[in-house]
Order: sequence, then C-alpha cells, then structure tokens
Amino acid sequence: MVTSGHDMAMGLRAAYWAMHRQTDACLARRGVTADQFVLLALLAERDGISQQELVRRASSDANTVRAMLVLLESRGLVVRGQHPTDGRARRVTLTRRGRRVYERLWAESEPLRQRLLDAFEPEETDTLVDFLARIGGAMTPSPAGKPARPLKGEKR
Amino acid sequence: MVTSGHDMAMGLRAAYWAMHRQTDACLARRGVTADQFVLLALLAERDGISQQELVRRASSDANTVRAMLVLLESRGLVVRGQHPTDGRARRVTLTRRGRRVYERLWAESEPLRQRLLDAFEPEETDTLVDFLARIGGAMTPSPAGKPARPLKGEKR
DNA sequence: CGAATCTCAGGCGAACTGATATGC
DNA sequence: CGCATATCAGTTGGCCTGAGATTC
Repeated sequence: MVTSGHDMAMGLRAAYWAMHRQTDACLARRGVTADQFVLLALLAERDGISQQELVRRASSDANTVRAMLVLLESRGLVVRGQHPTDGRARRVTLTRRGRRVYERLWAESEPLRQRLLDAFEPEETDTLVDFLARIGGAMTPSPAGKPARPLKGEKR
Repeated sequence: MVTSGHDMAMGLRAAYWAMHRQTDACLARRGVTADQFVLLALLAERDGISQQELVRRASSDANTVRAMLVLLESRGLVVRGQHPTDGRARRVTLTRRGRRVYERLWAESEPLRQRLLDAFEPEETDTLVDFLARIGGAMTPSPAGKPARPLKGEKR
C-alpha cells in the first residue's frame, strides 16, 4: 500500500465525523451535543478550571467555549464563578445537576466507547493514541519563537 | 498506559481539529475552505461523479454537499450537469479554472501533508490509515440488516 | 508597558431536520 | 409500489475575526 499524506487526512476526516455523528445521535435525546459533552467531560474530570484551560483541552477557541458555557449555564449545568486568585479568569464548575446529567450521558454513551475499543487489540490502543497525538503535534503551529518542532535527538 | 475509549475519542478530536485549522489557514488566501478543498480533491481524483458519490466520499451529507457545490459553481470552479443515464443524478465536473485553482491549492498545501508524513516512520503510515478506517467502520451504523461488524475470522 | 483572560458584536460555512419533486 | 437522488426552506451550533475591557 502506498499511503500518502492525503490518505491520512481523508481517513482522519472520515473517522472523526463518523464518531462525531454517532456521539451526537447518542446524546441528542438529552438535548446535549457532542461538543457540549466534551466540555462536561473535561469539567467532570477536573472541576473548577478556567475557560482558557477548557479551550486548550477541548481543542476549541475562547469565543466558542464561552458561548457554549453560557448555554450550559442557562440550563443549570455549569456555573461560571470567579477565579480565586486571577481576577481575569473564570472558574467553571459543574452544578450538581450538571454532574448528574453528565453521568447519565456518560453511561448512555458507554457502548460507543466500547465499540471503539473493540475495534482494536489491547496493545494497539496505545499506539493509536500516540499516533493521534503525533498528528496533533505536527499540525500545531509553533507559538512564534518557541520552536515546538522536534529537533534531532529531542525526546517528545 | 491505560488507554480508554474516551482517550481515543479526545485524541481523534484534537488531531482532526488541528489538521482542519491548519488546512483552513493554508487555503484561506485563495478563499477556499478545507471542506471545499475536499470536494475539489475528490473531483480531481474522479471527475464526473454524482453528488451522492461525493457525499459518501467526503463523509458529508446531501444538503451540505449541494450547498457547497452551488457555491463552488457560482465561483466557476465546478459544473453540475446532467447524468448521462440516471435522470435523477447530477454529474459534477471540475471546470478548467476549477482544476487550475485546485492544483495550485494542492501545491500550496503540500507542506502540510509533508508535515503529516514526517511525523511517522514509513512503516507506520499504513498502520495509521488502517486504524482510522477501523474507527470509521466501528462508528458507521450498519444499514439495518447488513451487519457490517466484523465477525471472527473475517478479513477486512 | 506588554501579555493574558475574558467579553461583546457580528458574520459565515457547514450540519441538520423535514418536506417535496422526480426518476429509477 | 418502494427506493434513491436531488431540491428547497429553515434552524442551529459552532468557528471565526476584530474590537474592547480588565487584570496580571
């Protein structure tokens, strides 16, 4: 097989959208989108982080995250409070209802994650995650001045 | 490392969006989005296919593809003609200008694909594409009645 | 001062739903 | 008839740019 960069890109696109659509369909009954679920999951994993931190972890951008949080807040799932030390930042937390909803969504989407796992041998999953991380790294622009590209002999 | 289905999903999300943003940024100068570029690439590879075929290959949906093609047609990059045998279908072709623009975009985005390739050893790329295809397969709903899931001993 | 975090206004491509027309 | 392809109308969530306020 002769695999090109284009094949990788198209495969990545197909894989992502297949997953995204399945996730949306799975969560739609509760009126939550896949992207909103990502935020809830990040908060469930590490509650009380800032919006900026959510932006980074969700691979999104500040305006989008803000809009989504405002929406989730209006539904009583999250609270955007004040950061204890940084006056600029907001401290985002799950409400009790938010956590309850999230846990239900997590349980209902478990079959999806299982189907994902079942498609791979146990020893393959680490490789896959590593591959995906490498793509993310290769496609992340170096923050101007700090050469994030790996030089020779540099460990990742 | 303990890799969960959630890790895979988040990694896939991060990888896809990193690539998508870089591609958008790269093509923006010519006023073409990454998604539009996908359609152009599919047509360059196999000209004269139907919209439905584009839908499948682009992992998109009929309404979205139509809207994008109407847009591309208004810019003189594609033509939506009549299918020779199937009266329902449309035969979509690149115009000469469309092909010229596409080839320029392809050349300008070559560094991106190279960065993608450079992140992997030659023997890894096939594995990656296989992995991505498996995700796509695992997340593709079986078309009701045809169990697309792999049974034991079945070759892919 | 610059840099970081967030807010606001606004635009837009793309995904989606549902209904409809037409040809296979 | 059912089914597939495409169209149309309309909605929405999410991404983006650019500006500004506030705080570090």
